[in-house]
Amino acid sequence: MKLDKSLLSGSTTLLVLKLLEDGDKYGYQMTEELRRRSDHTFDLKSGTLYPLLHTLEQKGYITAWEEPSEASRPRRYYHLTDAGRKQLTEKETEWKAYAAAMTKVLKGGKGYA
Amino acid sequence: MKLDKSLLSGSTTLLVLKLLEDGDKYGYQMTEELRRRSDHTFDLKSGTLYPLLHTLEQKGYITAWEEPSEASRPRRYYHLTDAGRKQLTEKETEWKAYAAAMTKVLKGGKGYA
DNA sequence: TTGACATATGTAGATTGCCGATATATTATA
DNA sequence: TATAATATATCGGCAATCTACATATGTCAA
Repeated sequence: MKLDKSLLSGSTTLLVLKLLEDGDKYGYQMTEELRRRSDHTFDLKSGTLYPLLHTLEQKGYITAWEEPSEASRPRRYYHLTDAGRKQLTEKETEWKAYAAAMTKVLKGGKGYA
Repeated sequence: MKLDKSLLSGSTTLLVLKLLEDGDKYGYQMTEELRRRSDHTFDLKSGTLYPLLHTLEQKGYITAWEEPSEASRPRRYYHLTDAGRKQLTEKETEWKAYAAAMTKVLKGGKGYA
């Protein structure tokens, strides 16, 4: 990421699950799409993405299958499960609470009682 | 924190510097104020706060002095330096960029082109 | 008077999340 | 034939935070 990487911590799972919400995708594709959808703010590394995908699969949030490609080596597609969808909702709620609290503190200043 | 702790990563520095923006404070006070200003969302642990304060002091973002207290053991007050104020501005800008990108991705969905 | 609680600061060890570096495979193209 | 783009993967390491513990001071109740 361009940003101080430590700002990102924990939200990568949320982002990946979110990308899978509107259709099955393979890893490399997620990296590209995330970069695009975030206006080049997020630049997911393969060393972060692939281990994460394996973890999410183990936890039952996503399932995977291999598909040959004429353009490259075979692609590993991922599909969001019901459990994954539930997890996505939870993480999204958590993010909103976190962002709201941050905003509150940053706006706070001398105005707090 | 109540939230998945990993969501918080990296923003603790920003929060602490922000608290010091409107006046010198001691550690325990920052914990309480942060809890209050965030509606109990952020609950900074002493094991996180005190080492962080020492690091920020080493980096020259804050300075410290000891003050006796009638009500408890002596308090260690911290003051935001000019360098700290500059760092605060940078971290705040970074946070906004990060939050904006997150919002973009989370709103995205099937609508992206 | 001692034991619990609130206030206040601190360290040590463990865990976790992410990254950089590296490796490998396939196809296209220079 | 070598370099780049696409695509997946592992390993070692670092940084940030937490849990648990330790310590010090004052107050209040049993």
